[in-house]
Amino acid sequence: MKIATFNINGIKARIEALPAWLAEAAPDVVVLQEIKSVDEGFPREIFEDLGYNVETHGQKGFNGVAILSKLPLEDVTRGLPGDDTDEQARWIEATVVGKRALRICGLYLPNGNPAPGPKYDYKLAWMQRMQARARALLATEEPVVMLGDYNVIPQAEDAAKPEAWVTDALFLPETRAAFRRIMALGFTDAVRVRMPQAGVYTFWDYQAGAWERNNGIRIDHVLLSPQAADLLCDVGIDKAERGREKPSDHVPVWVELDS
DNA sequence: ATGGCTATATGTTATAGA
Repeated sequence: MKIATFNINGIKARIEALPAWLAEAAPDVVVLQEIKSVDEGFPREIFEDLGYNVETHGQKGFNGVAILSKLPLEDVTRGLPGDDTDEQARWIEATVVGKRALRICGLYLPNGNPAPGPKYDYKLAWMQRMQARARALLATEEPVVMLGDYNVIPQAEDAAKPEAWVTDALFLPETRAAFRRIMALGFTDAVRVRMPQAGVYTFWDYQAGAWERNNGIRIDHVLLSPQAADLLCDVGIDKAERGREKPSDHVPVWVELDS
């Protein structure tokens, strides 16, 4: 089963590029971030016509996540537990049953800039809630895949110019420590284990010729629970998408699981 | 690069992203 994550930076803006990538890459499941749309505004028919079941968790203007799946999506839940006052649409879960039942978590972790400040406080609090949710999911001992835009540069080799990020919410020591705490629960960073070399990126800014200069960062991650890591066959980053017509600033990242 | 671009809605300007 091929499972992908793609921060599309606006469904309206990616109405041509996303179906084109789906037809070519043919993921069985894809989690989307930054759909920037309310549920009623999401063009679900386009994806249903391509053979996908569609579940969205949107909001007006920004954020918003979704899951598309060729297999039925079961037990869908929306929102990250732990704060009933949180109105930002950044988390969606569903179970997909192939050879095995997989719990899929699609996430859009807060950016957190500027740091310090209330947005950074929100990011760290969100990561703490995510850690609690991750721990609960691990306790099920079922295969769990948590994938999406983490807005975390885990290590210096995950940035072309790490020195440019030292005061940024994506790379601050406190951010990376919070990410390590989640990893330390027992997750595997699928891209890290299969593509351990430096210079593997998933995002290139629209500004300052970042793509042309390969000034990228790796912030879109696929974390696997131990039971999911045992199923890992392959990983990939569809880097060519960044060079196409009207691209997102992120590219798709995928794993192939024997599931 | 102290924000150089892109996207959306709040819409000829502001907010957010990373």
